[in-house]
Amino acid sequence: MDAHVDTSTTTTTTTTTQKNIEGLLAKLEHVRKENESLRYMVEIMNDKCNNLQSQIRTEQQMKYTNYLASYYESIHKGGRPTLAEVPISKTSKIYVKTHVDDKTLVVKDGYQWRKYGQKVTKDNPSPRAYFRCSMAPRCPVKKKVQRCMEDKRYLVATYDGEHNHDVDCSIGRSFASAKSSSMAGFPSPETSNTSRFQSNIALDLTLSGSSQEKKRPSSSDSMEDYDHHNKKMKIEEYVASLTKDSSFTIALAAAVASSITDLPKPTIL
DNA sequence: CGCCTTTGACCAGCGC
DNA sequence: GCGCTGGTCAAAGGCG
Repeated sequence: MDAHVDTSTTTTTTTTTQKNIEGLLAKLEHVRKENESLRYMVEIMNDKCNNLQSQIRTEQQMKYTNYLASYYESIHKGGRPTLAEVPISKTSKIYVKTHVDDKTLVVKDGYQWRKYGQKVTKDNPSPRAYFRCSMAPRCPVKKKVQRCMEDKRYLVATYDGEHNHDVDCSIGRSFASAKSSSMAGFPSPETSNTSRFQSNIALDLTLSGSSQEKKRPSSSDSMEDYDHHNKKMKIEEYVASLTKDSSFTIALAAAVASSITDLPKPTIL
């Protein structure tokens, strides 16, 4: 009698365990499928992201070509080109995501800047800060940084001119001073991981100029192979972190919108 | 001591 | 000419 009860109990337990295993397997399968579809979606997102980037690139080049065309047409006609017709290829804008409470107006782009003024402008209650490259007057680049009026989480940095030197010339001092100056609140590369630092940069639209990339010496010029390899790795890491960063995708969408209307779309941001 | 930021003053361009 | 506005200058003070 007891043996019978034991067998039935064992059978019931076995059946329950089997059901549990089946349930877990089903769940596992479900998660696996979900994971697969998510991976697929990420791939699609990456593709779309790349497409958007090349679209922006093409659009910026088109804009510049049009500027040049109208500029030279004016000259050809014998007239003086108006200010709007003069090529403005060396001006670019980037949007940088920061904390909304951050008042420092600091955009970390690897270069060392010296602030020379701050103003409250008519169209935006947030003050605009004026910076010039610390290598001035050797390097004539200037930038203006102002909080985006539509979305206060973003800083708008407007660059004017091209750097005639490498980032590395000033990066050491830049980061050293960043530790001590008013940049508190921003992670410094020495104290935090690079991806966090990098993901702060929403999008670089310096496509028409792309001066910084062009000006950098190639590996065969002056850099050791090791350095080159390191830089390449860092760039790849950067690209990977950007494509994984959802805020980057959002900012990219905003940048596409702004490239058409010249203003970021707050609804998208 | 050198380099930086802050900030009020100054200047130039533009519209009325 | 005047006032407004954006951009720049430069003296003062802070920081390591």
